[in-house]
Amino acid sequence: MNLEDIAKLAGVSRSTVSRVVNNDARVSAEVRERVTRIIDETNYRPNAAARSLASRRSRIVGLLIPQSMSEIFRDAWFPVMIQGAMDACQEADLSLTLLMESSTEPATVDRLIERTVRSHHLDGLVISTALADDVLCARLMAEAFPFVCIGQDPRFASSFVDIDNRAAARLATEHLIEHGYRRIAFIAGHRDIVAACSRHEGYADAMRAAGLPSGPVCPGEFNEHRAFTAAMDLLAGPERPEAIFAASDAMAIGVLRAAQALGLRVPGDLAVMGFDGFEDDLLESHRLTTVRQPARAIGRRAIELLSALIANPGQGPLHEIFPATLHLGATCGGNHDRLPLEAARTTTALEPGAVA
Amino acid sequence: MNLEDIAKLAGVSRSTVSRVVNNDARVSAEVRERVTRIIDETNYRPNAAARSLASRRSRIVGLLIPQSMSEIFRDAWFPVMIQGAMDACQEADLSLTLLMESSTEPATVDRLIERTVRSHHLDGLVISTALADDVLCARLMAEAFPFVCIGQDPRFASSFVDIDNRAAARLATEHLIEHGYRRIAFIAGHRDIVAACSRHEGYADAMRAAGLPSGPVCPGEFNEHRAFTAAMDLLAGPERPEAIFAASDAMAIGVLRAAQALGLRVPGDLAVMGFDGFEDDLLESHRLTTVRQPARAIGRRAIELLSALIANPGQGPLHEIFPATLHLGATCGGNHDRLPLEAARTTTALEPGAVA
DNA sequence: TTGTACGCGTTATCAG
DNA sequence: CTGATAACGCGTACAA
Repeated sequence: MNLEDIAKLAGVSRSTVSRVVNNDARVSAEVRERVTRIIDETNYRPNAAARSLASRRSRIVGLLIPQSMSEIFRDAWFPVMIQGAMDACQEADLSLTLLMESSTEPATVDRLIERTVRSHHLDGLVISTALADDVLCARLMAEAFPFVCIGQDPRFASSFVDIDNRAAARLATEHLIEHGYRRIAFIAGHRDIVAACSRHEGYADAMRAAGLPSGPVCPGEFNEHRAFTAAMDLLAGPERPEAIFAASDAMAIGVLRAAQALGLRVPGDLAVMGFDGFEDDLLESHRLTTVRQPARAIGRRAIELLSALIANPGQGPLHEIFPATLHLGATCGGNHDRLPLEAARTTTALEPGAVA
Repeated sequence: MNLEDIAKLAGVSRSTVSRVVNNDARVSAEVRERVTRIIDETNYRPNAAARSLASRRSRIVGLLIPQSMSEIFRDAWFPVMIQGAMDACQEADLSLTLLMESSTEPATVDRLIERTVRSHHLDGLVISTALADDVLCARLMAEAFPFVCIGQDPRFASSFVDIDNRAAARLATEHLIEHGYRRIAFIAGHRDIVAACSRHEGYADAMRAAGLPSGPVCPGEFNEHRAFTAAMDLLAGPERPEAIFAASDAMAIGVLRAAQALGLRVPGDLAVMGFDGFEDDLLESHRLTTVRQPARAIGRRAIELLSALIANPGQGPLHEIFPATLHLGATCGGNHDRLPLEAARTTTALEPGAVA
């Protein structure tokens, strides 16, 4: 069954059928209805390849995640973000393919570019810039290939979706300071991850503004186990911190376990602040105070911006900064039940296209 | 740059260039070399859409995971399996796209079939049959569309890759019995998951064969938290079990935490057996005794079988059962250091195509 | 509003 | 081993 067959059955030309299929307005209601009926009856579906060949669009976009699967899924961030991207793709009738390239070696990047960009396999790319990816971004910009980064990389004037990690981390730190904690330690994520550095900067900003010394900073990774170890060291050492701010919720859980292992009470003996806030049952079971970022919305928005880029090739870079919210649990002390802080404690959002 | 251009530059016909690109043997070494050089110089890449249109093959295969992203990644099973599938795709020069359809509603299945099968978007499908999927499998078989299931569903004569969950669970239970444990409880996975049921059957087999009563069985889900709760109930109740066999490693971790919370020593007061064995650091840190299944190899093999199916449409169903191995840690008691049990304690493997 | 004619870049078939 | 030539199924200016 192809366009031609349908056209014959409906007694019209291929063009007309094509217009009906593509919702072109220039078709009379009567003809449209007849053609639609035949299409339904015959169960006709346009051939994807032919469509791509003629339209020069594959309607396939890629989501590049620069880490190994096992690394990725130690945390809910990627799954949730991916879910958002998939939602958006469904709505836009796009196919999403997950690309995984662990390395930034030129050879690997080359292969990726060849397979996806130059063969016109993909219409665009969403890149989760966990690790710094100079080579790839540079190549893509040179090819004028549409792509959107998740997570801002100041070195590139590319489109991106992000939160203001620095402001959010500062917010969280200020919250701890306002609660009277003074020895506040920070357990950081990987140094090569821009977001992790920004969070660290936000922490440092707040500490400096309050005239407090930045506590020991444990370089870690975004996983519970490493955070557990780091927290054990911190809590066993001299000058035990009164509060620990972990760069992710998974890490915060590690801190909580360390406190438990040492018989410390939270928040009595130790306050704990997390960052992420997308695992509801995790938050509920631990009542973790954390900074909530809209992971799903971020994934969704990245696809939406990408669509805009694809539809309008002349378009300049598009940006969007999502707000992050302080989510009050029970791990920082204080009684927040009656304080409507959430609204006030939110970082600023920037609309798409605004310059960040 | 297209075939035509290359042909002109090389002074040959399009056909010849096409043959070079596709590694067709019927090209003289001299011509091949000339064409290859030009291709390299010009950075030419064949257009994927044109290729698909002419060859009637997209070289794209789908991996269908019938759950939400958040559900999927509570466990390492999917990530690792997916990684294996991606490995195989890379080698076979295929693209892998992740499909996620959470429901088995006819409407949803329809949409999936339309978008992928009927539009010739995909050449084939790997289906992770976590939940029973009658509708989809039936439809696919009716359409004679190539697909491979991960996890056997006895109701369908489809191709599949699996382990012998029942035999593996029996093996593990026998191990516990041989260590002298008699009150052995089982914490099961979701009842709708075939693999979970099979593991339960294997447990029951072993208990029955040993003349022991099956302990209380806690229907659970494949996650740590639920297992923790279930274990707390079991361990706090009367007739505290001497051993607990959990249907997955994540669940076993939950059991270990419960034991810890109750001050029970493992394996002194309680033996714990897991199932999965693909998270190395998890195994190492907890020294968990578990049944190891080759998740990555399973994902890889599924793609390989699918390729065979695609290449040879007349082909009947292909099967492969991977062996599962007892991996001895320190949570079941006993000293295994000198016992070369691993080789002996393995379920049987079936080669592809063999009837299971 | 509808139809005509051509182009999209490959693969496949057949003849030489 | 090589080269014409015909599909492959659809989009889209352009004409009617």
